[in-house]
Amino acid sequence: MKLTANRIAGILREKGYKLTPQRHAVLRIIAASHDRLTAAEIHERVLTDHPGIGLVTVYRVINLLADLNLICRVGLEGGTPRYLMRRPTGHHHHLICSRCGQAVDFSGCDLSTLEDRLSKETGYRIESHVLELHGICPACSTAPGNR
Amino acid sequence: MKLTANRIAGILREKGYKLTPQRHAVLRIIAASHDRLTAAEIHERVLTDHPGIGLVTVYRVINLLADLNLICRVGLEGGTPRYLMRRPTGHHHHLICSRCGQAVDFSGCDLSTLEDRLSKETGYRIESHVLELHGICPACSTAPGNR
DNA sequence: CTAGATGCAAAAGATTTGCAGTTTA
DNA sequence: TAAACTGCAAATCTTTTGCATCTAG
Repeated sequence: MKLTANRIAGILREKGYKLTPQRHAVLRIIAASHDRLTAAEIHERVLTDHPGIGLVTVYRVINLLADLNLICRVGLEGGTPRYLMRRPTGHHHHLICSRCGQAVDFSGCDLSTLEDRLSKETGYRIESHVLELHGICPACSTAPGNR
Repeated sequence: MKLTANRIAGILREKGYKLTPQRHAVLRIIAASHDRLTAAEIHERVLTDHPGIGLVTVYRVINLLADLNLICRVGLEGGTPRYLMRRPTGHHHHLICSRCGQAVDFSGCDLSTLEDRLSKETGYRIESHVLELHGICPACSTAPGNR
């Protein structure tokens, strides 16, 4: 099941959050991009069709959506976090193009063998993992030299 | 091959960097901890046996060491980065205790099956991955309720 | 009508930079 | 001695908070 801006709007309403034009605008921007955006980038884009919105509001919307697990925080390599619409509802990870930033979701990361082995070796009770793959997407592969 | 504070000191010297008492002090702190430390924590600890060292210097030493790949930046979950002595020299990842922060290094993350599958499915040329496991270490498992 | 949202300004952190003085090799 | 390093203060950047005002339900 895919999450769209409209579906998320419904979820917000259900949970008792107000559906303000600002929230809608931020949602639309995040939903429209398959690229990972920083808070500042989201703000910049939202400004074009919703002039006057404050960066503070963008932060508040992002935090709300992330808390509700409706968007994903990616870009683990460091620096400022980037956000992406959560498309599959369950456990998944991202495969990110190092050139253009496009992200693809995938599930079925089979780490159980690794986790079992490490559990035995170290005695740790493994509870979760952080995984992100990086590479070059087909488009960037065939069009060298861009970006 | 394990990296120790002294061995790193040698590497620095070889590369033409000066071995100042401040750098040595920072190295010793990072080497002594199996826990991941933030820049501020490193500074705090260094202060006890090297009063007067500036936080700025700690940042500069950390950045130098990270650039030379002698320490690892971990703690991908967000917030401020944390640092850890790089112990194995090759490709490896960390298994981190969510309670006490102790980290264990491991290598032999076999993601090639997953990477092959995704390569075929998406057309991406996969070049690298970010992986971190989280769980509870044996000590914290047997002593519940701490921290 | 009212709880919850927004926007502004200001605060709070974390990290970097400019510069003068100090130190290692 | 010279190049590199340190320490301070100040600058930057990102993110959060306080507060008065506004608005969706």
